Amino acid sequence: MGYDFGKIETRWQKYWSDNKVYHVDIDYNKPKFYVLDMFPYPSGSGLHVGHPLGYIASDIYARYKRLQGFNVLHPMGYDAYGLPAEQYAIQTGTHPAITTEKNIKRYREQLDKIGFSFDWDREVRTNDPNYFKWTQWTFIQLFKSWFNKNSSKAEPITELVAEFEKNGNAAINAATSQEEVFTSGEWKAMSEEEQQEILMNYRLAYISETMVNWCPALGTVLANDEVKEGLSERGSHPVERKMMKQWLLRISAYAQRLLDGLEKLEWSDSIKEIQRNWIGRSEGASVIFNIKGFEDTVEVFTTRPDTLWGATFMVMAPEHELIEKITTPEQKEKIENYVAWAKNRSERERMTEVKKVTGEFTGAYGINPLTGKEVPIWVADYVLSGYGTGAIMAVPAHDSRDFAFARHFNLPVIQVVSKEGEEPTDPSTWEESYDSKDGISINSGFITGMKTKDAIAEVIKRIEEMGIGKGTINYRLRDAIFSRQRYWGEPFPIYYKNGIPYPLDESELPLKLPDVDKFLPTEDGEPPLARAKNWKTKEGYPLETNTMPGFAGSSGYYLRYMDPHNDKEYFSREAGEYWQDVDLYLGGDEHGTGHLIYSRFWNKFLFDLGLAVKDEPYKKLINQGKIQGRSSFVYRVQGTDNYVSFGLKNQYETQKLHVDIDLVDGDVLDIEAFKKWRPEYANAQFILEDGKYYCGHEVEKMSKSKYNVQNPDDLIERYGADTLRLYEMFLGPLEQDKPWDTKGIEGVYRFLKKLWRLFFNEDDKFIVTNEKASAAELKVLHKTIKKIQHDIEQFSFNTGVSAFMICINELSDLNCHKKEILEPLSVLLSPYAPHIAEELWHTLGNEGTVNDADFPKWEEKYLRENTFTYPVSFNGKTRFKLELPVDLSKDDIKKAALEAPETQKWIEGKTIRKVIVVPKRIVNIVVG
RNA sequence: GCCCGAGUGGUGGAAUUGGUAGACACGUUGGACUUAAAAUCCAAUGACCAUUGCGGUCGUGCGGGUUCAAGUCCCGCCUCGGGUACCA
Repeated sequence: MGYDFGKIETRWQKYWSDNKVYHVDIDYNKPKFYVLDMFPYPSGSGLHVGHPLGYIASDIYARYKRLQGFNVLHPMGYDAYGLPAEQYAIQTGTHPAITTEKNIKRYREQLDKIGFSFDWDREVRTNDPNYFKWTQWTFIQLFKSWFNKNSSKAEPITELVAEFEKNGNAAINAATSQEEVFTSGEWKAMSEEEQQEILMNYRLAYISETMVNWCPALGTVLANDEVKEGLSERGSHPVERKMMKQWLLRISAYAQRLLDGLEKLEWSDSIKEIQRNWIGRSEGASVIFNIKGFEDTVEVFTTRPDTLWGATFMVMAPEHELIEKITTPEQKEKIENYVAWAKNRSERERMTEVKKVTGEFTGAYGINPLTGKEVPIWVADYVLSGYGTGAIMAVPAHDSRDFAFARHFNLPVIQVVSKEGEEPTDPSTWEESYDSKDGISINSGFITGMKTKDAIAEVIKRIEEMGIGKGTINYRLRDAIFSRQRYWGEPFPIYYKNGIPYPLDESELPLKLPDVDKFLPTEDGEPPLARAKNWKTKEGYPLETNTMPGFAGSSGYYLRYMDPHNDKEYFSREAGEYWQDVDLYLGGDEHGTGHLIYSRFWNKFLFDLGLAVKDEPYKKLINQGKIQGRSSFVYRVQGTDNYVSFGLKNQYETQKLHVDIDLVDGDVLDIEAFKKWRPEYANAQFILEDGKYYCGHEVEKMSKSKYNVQNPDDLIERYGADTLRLYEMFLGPLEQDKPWDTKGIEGVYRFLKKLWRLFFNEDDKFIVTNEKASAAELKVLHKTIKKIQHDIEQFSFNTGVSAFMICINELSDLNCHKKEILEPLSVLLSPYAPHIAEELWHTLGNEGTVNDADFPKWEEKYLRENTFTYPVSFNGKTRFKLELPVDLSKDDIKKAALEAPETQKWIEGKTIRKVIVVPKRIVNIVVG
C-alpha cells in the first residue's frame, strides 16, 4: 500500500473540519497574528494552479505562526461582484447571483481539497447583504464627511455646516472643488438646493459632472486603474472620454497621507514606487497671468517657476473654459474645429499619437506677470484638462514638450538656464531642450546667477509677496469614479428629492438589488436598475440607479473578517482592538494602483472615524508571482491534414496550432487522443521522429483559449494535496513569475514516499523505534529545523522544500527510524504538508492535532563541527581541499596549507607573495 | 521616452550577501531488480580538451574596472519582463 495520500487527506480534512481545528476567537492569552490572502473573484473556470500559489505560501506562514504560539486569524472569502457573471447574465438570462453561487461552490470544493487552515466560519462575500450593508454604510459616512486640511483628516459635514452658519466658508481649509467664498449671511440666504450643491463640493463621496472613461462595449464608466493603454482591463474594449455626472470618492484629499504612509510599510520597493508614481506628487507654483484686453486671468501650474523669464507662449487644454471667450474672431473657426477634433479623439488615438504635435492659436495674449511681456495663447491637447489648472506657461528651452511644440509652430525659444560652467548657446541650434534642474539661471532678473533649486524658492517667495502666485503642490492622483452603469454591484444607499441626492437612513440598510427583466441598460440609456419596478423609497423618492464598482466591496473586507457576524456594527471595538491590522498580506502586484490604494484610503477614512485601529491596513505585503502556462503546439503542413513533429517542421510550410496540454506528456503527443480531441483532427496523418510526435512549447499566459490551463484537481487526484503544495513552493521563489511545468512534480512525490519509508517498511510495518538518536542524526534534524525556520521567515519556501529533501535523503542514508528525530520532523513539516504530517504525528502516538504542537527549537550544540574542509586556492582558483580542526588559529591554518603535499605543485618555481586565511571559509595563496 | 525588476547547465532553480558556482529536483544515459512493465534502488551528467591514469582550460547576458578573491561591488552597453504614458 505504502503512502496512500487519498485516504490520509480525506481523513484529516474531515477531522479538521469536524473539530473546527482552524476556528479562532479572541484569546488574550496569546499574541494575535493576522494572515490574509487577497480574496478571489469566483470565475466560471474555477481555480487553476496559479491561484493557490499565494494561498499555499500564506498557509505555510499561518501554520508556522500557530505552531509558534500565536493566535492566527487566517480567513477567506469571495469578491463576488464582477463583470463576468453579469456578462454571462446578459447572454443567457441567468441571474448573476446564481452563477456566482455556483462558482463559489466550485471554488470552495477546490480550496478544501488543498488543505488550507482557513477559518471558514469567518467567510465573507461582497454580495452578501450582511456584508455589503457595511459597504453601503461606509459610503454614507463618506457622503457625510469632508476633509479638513488643517487636521488632515475627515470630519463630520455637520460641523462644516455649523461653521458655514457662523462664519461662512472663508476660514475653512478643505479638500474641495468649491471656489466661491461666501459669508454666513449668504449661506443662510441660500435655498436647500443651493446649500446641497455647495456641500457636494466638500463631501468625500460626491456627485459631479466630470470627464470619465466611458467604455461603450461594457456600457459603463471605468476608474483610471481599470483602463490599461486606452483599453478596458476587462475584455480590452476601447474607452472614450466623456463628460458625465458620476459619483466620486475624494481620494485625492488623502494623497499626502497615502504617500507618507508608504514609508513605514514592509512592502516591496517596486510596489511602493508604483504607488508613488500613481499619486504623483509634484511641488511647484501656481502663477496668475493676465489676459490682454480681458478682465479674466489664467492660472498656470509649473514646477519650474525659475523659468518664467523663458516663457514664450501659453497653452490651454482643449476643455479650458476661457477658450471660447478669448479667441479672436479671425481664429474662431480654426479653434472650434480644433477643439471639436481634440475632444472626439479616443483615448487610444491620443496615446498612440503622442509624438504628433497639434494645436491652434487663439489670437489672444497673456501677460507675463514678472516681465510684463505678451505671449500668445495656444490651445493644444498635450495639455491635460485634469491636471493642475489645465493651462501652462510654455518654456520651450527647458521643457521637451514645449520645445517640440515651439519647433513645430516656429515659436521663439529663449534660454534662461545654463549648465554650470557652460556658456549659453543659441537655442535655434539645439536638438533638444535643457530640462535638468541642475543649472544656473541666466537673463532672469532677480534670480540671475542663482542655482536652479534656490531660484525656484526665490521666485515662489517673490510672487507670493507680489500676490501674483503661490507655492503649490499638485498630485496626479485623481478622485475615484465610484459609479458603474451596471447591475451586479452594491446599490447606492441614495435617493433623490427634487433631483438632490440624500443618503438613506442607516436603518434602511442593507439596500438590496431589485429584480430586473434584463441586465441591460434601458432604451434611453439608463443603467439596468432603472428597469426595476418600484426602485424607490417608502416615501416614493427614486433611488440611485448606478451601482458601486468592484473595488467597493474589497476595500474594507479585512476589517469585517475580524467580526464577520456582527449585525449591529461593521466590527466590534473589541475585535478591532484585538486583531488591529493585517500582519501579512499576500496577493498579486497587479493590484498596485487599484485595490491597494483604495483599500488604504478606505482604511484611513475609517481610522479618522475612529473605527479602524491602525492608520495602515496591511503591514507587510508579499506579491506572489504569476504562474504562466506552458502551451504545446502541433505543426500542420499548410493546406493538408499532415502534422509534422517539432524537429522536422522546418522542412515544411507549417501552421502552429495550440494543442491541449492534457494530450501531451513530456512534449510527446498522444496521437490517438489527439485524433479524438476534435472532429477536424480525426483523419490527421503524422510525420514522426523516432516513431514519436514531438510537440513544440512556449510559455504564455495561462488561459482556456490556449489549452494550457492546469487545474489543481487533476494533480491532487494523481499525487495528493501535500505533493501539490510542496511542488508549487518548490517551483521557485514566491515573488517571481514562473512557467508551470508538471514534469518536476514526480520529484516531490518521491520525496514524500521516501519520508513514508522512514516510518513504514515495504510491508507497511511500522518501524519507528525509541532508540536514542546518534549525534549524526541529531545534527541532520537540528540543521533542518534551523534552515526551515529561517526560510519560512524569509518567505523562501522553495529552498525550504529542498532542505526537507536533503534531510530525508540523509536520514535514509543513516537508516534512521527513531522517534526522537521523526517526531519533531513531522511537526516541522506540517506547515508545508499538513496531511501527511498529521498522519505521521498520530502514528507516533499523539492525540489531537499536530497544529497544537510546538514548533521544534534547534540547538547549537548539535550543529557544532569539529573540522572544517578548507578549499585551498592559488590566485583565487580552488585547487584542493584540506580538512582541518575548526579551532585552529590563523597561523596554524596557514602553516597546514603551506605544508600540504598538494601545495608543492602550485608553488614550484614561484614566490609566495601572500597567504589569505579566513577561518571557516577559505585559504588563498597568492603566488607569482 | 521615463521608472522598476531580471538574465546562472538541456529544464525549474541554489549559492550563509565578496569566500569551494551549479545545492535540491526534473530530464537524459548506463546499470540492478522483474517473464515484462510500473514502482524502487545505484552510478554518471556545465562545456571543451585529455583520457591509460593524474589532470587541464573555459564558464553565471556583453565589454571594462576594483579586489588576494566577483554570479555577488563599480562604470558602460545588450536582451527580456513589468509599471507608466504628454502630469507642466
